[in-house]
Amino acid sequence: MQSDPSETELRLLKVLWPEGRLSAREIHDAAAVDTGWSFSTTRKTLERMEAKGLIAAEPLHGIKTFVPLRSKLDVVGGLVTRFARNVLDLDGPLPAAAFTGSRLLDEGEAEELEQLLRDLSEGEGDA
Amino acid sequence: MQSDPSETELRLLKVLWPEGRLSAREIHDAAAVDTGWSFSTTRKTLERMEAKGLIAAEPLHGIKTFVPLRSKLDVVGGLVTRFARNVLDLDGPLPAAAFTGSRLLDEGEAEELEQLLRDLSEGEGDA
DNA sequence: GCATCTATGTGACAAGTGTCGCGCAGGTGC
DNA sequence: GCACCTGCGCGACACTTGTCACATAGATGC
Repeated sequence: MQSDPSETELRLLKVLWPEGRLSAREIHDAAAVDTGWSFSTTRKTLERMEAKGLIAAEPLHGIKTFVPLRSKLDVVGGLVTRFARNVLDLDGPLPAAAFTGSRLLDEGEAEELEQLLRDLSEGEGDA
Repeated sequence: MQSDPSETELRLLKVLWPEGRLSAREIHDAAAVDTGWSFSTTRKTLERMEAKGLIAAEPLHGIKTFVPLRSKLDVVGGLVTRFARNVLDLDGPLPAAAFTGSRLLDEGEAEELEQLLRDLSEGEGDA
């Protein structure tokens, strides 16, 4: 049962994705400038993210490191789909135009995401 | 202090907006087919929405009626902006293309919303 | 006038979230 | 060997959210 991340959790994922693998301390140091959280908070959030299946904790050389279990495209795609459906009452996928300008996705990724969403919505399209 | 509606609250707003003014019972009857909630739940949700300043309760001929305090465009605009910023890391407004196909907004409204978002983001644009 | 139905007020409760702090255990420096 | 720092497990607490049920006060039918 992997649920979507909350906005808070997403902030940590955003620092983890580009790196691939980081320790709690590293994630915290990178995120804290924006979040302003205490280290405890970062660690607790990481703990809950692990419970949700968003990331995995892997001990490496003695210290605990975290790796993302779901890709950026997968997570963002889920979030976007949910938003489109629940807020906008939109069946089909959002067009790639919606993602242009995003600091989270470069052009290639935006296209990839659009393709992903299209595939998804075809798979579950209504009769 | 008017905060944004949760997805649950949004479902009730969506039945209220087109009508303008409805009693709790009417809102419930219209929403329950989708939500499956008990009447208690609908009423409690309405109560919290009132506390948030999303709607106002006005006694009319003895019974309590509810009217939206924030327009559809205002609310959806806020939600969209928040989503774009927090999830997509996007500064500017979402293009109207994102809204086409939405069952919530007709074409005119989609354009209006785009205009609104544009104005908003100009108003607070960074230096 | 009494039984009934409906509208409202209010309380309850479990999850989920945001945010920490405490305390122990294992290295490190001297 | 002792003092100290850091990583980590765990507990705590307040708030929001989703979901109801209970009980009381009018309004209605006859």
